[in-house]
Amino acid sequence: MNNNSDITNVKEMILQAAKELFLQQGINSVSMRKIAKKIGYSPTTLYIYYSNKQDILKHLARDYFSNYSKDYEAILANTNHSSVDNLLDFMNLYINRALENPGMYKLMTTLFAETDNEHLGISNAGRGYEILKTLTSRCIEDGEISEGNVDLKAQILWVNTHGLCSLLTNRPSFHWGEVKLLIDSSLSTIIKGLK
Amino acid sequence: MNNNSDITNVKEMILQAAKELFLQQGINSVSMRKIAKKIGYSPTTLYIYYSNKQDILKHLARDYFSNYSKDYEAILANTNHSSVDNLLDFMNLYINRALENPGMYKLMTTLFAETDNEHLGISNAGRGYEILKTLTSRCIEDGEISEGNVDLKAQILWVNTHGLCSLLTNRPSFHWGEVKLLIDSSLSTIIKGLK
DNA sequence: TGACATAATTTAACAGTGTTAATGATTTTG
DNA sequence: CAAAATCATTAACACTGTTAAATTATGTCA
Repeated sequence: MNNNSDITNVKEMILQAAKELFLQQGINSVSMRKIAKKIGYSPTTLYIYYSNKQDILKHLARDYFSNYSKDYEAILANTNHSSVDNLLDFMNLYINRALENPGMYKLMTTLFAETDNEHLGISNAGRGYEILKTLTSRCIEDGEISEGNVDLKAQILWVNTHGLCSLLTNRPSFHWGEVKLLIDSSLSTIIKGLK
Repeated sequence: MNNNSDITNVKEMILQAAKELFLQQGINSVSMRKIAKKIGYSPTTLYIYYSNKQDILKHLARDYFSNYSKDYEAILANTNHSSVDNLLDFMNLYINRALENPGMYKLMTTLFAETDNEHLGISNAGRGYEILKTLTSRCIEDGEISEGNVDLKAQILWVNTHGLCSLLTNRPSFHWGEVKLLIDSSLSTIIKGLK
């Protein structure tokens, strides 16, 4: 049973219960029956509010994104830093969020492989790419990154950033040296290469 | 029923059946019962030859690796190319293998997250890192990559290479421009940054 | 050959999964 | 009050991984 009495509607209760199960016991412990039990409802009730389990997980990932969207927008609006620093801030935020929450990061980057990512709220991911692209073009304007195909350069940055998140979360027991050093070196190497 | 009559022992029959199910219908269609049916055995028989389903998938991934290990070793032994070209060959091979077989790549990079990767044959992955590191140090000797922490530089290259594989396979419907251009640009950018 | 031991395989079952159709209860509306 | 719409449940289907116990087949030794 859930003791968060500030949750009013069932739809959010389901999401909240799913989130707790996910964060505390991993994705394999998230089942329709366990969610239902947690909120004191019958398993079939979940199908009134969500079309299926995938749908619930999709909303979970959406909320994860929108939680941090303010921070990303703040970086985009920041005028106190240089263009490169803003870009680095963005990528560092992205990476830190992933490392803080490996399971959720894995969920959103793998589960929605063939799914309609544009649909639903996962388009927040698209917003993330837009911001990255804008920050990249500002670096180009400042001469910190060479001119050329902006999408291509943004994608190269994305590849590097995601690669760090994916490897560090999927292979935590690998003998990485100092993780922070790897992240910093990787980001500065890619920016140097783009110059 | 399996018509590959050149398979003699049950242990390999199981692996072969699992592989076919995996490649033809995806990982969600690989079940103990389906494998058993495919080879004409009872489901419980599989537990005589493998401790569980995870174990079967592990062997599947091991075979996937060892299939290509010869190609990787050949690049390491190649003396006709420059050190940078060898490094690029290695990364391009890695990427092309992943893009040819997205499901298998996803399997080995995600399923064995918390598992003992050193154990079993997954240490082939460790061998892959060794080769990458050797190729990197040769580039350093030739002055194509700056001196410093070799592990760090190899890991930066790995991050980039894996990032390409992971993003391109997990998000095939994203509006990447020309995939080949992205790969080439990404690799040359990182090498330029490491110089 | 017959008796025994060992290996190989199966049957039956447990506990769980996502999901659906049909049914009941409850509240809102006319 | 009665009809309609909403909310929730029960029962069931077709699966899943896995285990213990029973059965069948194979080989060894006297």
